[in-house]
Amino acid sequence: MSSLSEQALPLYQRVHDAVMARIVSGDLTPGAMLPSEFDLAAQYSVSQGTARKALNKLEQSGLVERHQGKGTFVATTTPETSLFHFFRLRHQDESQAIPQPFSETIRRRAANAKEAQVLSLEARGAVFEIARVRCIKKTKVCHETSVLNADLFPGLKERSPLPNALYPLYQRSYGVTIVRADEQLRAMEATSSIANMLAVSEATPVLEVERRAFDIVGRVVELRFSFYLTSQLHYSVSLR
Amino acid sequence: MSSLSEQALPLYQRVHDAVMARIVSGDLTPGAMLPSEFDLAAQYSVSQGTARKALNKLEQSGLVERHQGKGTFVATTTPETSLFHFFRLRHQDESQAIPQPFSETIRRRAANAKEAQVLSLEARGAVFEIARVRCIKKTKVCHETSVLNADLFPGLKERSPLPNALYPLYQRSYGVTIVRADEQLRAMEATSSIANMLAVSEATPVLEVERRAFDIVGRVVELRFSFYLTSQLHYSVSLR
DNA sequence: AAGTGGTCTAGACCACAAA
DNA sequence: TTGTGGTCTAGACCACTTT
Repeated sequence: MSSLSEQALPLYQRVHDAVMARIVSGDLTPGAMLPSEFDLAAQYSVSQGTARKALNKLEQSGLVERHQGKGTFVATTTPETSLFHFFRLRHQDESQAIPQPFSETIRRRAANAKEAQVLSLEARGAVFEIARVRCIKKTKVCHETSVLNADLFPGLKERSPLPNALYPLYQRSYGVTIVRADEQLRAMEATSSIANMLAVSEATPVLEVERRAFDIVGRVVELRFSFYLTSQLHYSVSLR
Repeated sequence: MSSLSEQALPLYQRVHDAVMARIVSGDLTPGAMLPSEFDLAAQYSVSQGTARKALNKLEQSGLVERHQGKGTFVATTTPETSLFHFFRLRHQDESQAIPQPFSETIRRRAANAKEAQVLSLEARGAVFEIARVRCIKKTKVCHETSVLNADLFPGLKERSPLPNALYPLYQRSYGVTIVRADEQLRAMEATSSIANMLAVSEATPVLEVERRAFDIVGRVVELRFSFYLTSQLHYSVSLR
């Protein structure tokens, strides 16, 4: 029996928030089964319909999955469904492009002013910088630099080489679930540094993507700059 | 009293589909008020809760808007909310960039093979091609070419000059509501033609956006190619 | 057979907006 | 004051999964 101290919020919202808090705190881990509608209703002294509405809201936001006859489970970022949800590069036939790791360097350093501001760190707080070049069919197609709050990812440097997809690593090993990514895209000429790493001539047009990745509670946990060669690939997005 | 012949579908789904059919057919036009939950329930012989679930689903898909104390209304693509929902260009501070019309040409011509396929036309069916250059603070920043099924937009050519935002025009004057846009983005060198129209040197990097715009029933009604200069602006998108 | 979520009902009361 | 949508309850029955 948990107490729901807040006033003025609808009951279903309080149940929703309480369950979400248990997920965020790690009390309920991805894959864990939640109490049934009936049990949840009893725990929070509401009707089954109200518990159902809270669970449905959690399902809509992607935090839990519901299956008739089986139960409600904390969502797992499964490889099939969303391993590459935030990776928007596609082949010309719109099939998912999956670049393979080519090189990787991880550094621990002090954040610059912009990074500290975006990641909500103290000035010059510690960050990890992951720089990777990836290729498709032996052709280098992207250079990505991810910057993370070092405190949230202890021992990250020792995990090198990192898996191809970083977000499942964040979730499984650090309990950080990425649910949203805001991206800014520009077309620019490759700098000499980028051109060198991607083995193209200087001033080749590249697609620059600046990403802020958010976790469940809305914190920016990753700032990433990517540079893509888009002669054979494109960035695909659906607006609705 | 409408009959809901289909079997095996949940009642709320049948009510949802029936109301959606009325909107798509033009029986209920944007801005029109829907029956209240109580009336709708009576019309389809279901409980108020079931009618409510159907209306909530319509609201989630953006087809209607609900306001406590006022009623439920067919969604209007209002200037404030979504006039520029599909226009993703932003200033550096993330404020909405609103380019002003600079030039416009509208042609009626036969569709090429790709256009016919994408727009589901017969080979060499009639299309309208709208080519526009737009600028911000007197600097040309984009060149856009939209291709439409001519049969869906009778007399479009005579409406020139078209308003800055095309989708409200599609909706108000032709009953075509755009609800989704799939976009493919690439960084490329400006062709001599594009460079000329945007008054930049050839081979300047430009952001190419290829868009397919879908209406309520899932038809592709517009194929658009845009070329943006992204030195002062960027394309902004939120993935979740 | 038991337990789960999915649908559906028929009411109740509340908050908000307009006449 | 009336009508609207928003919340909430307490039940019913169904479909699906597991034991």
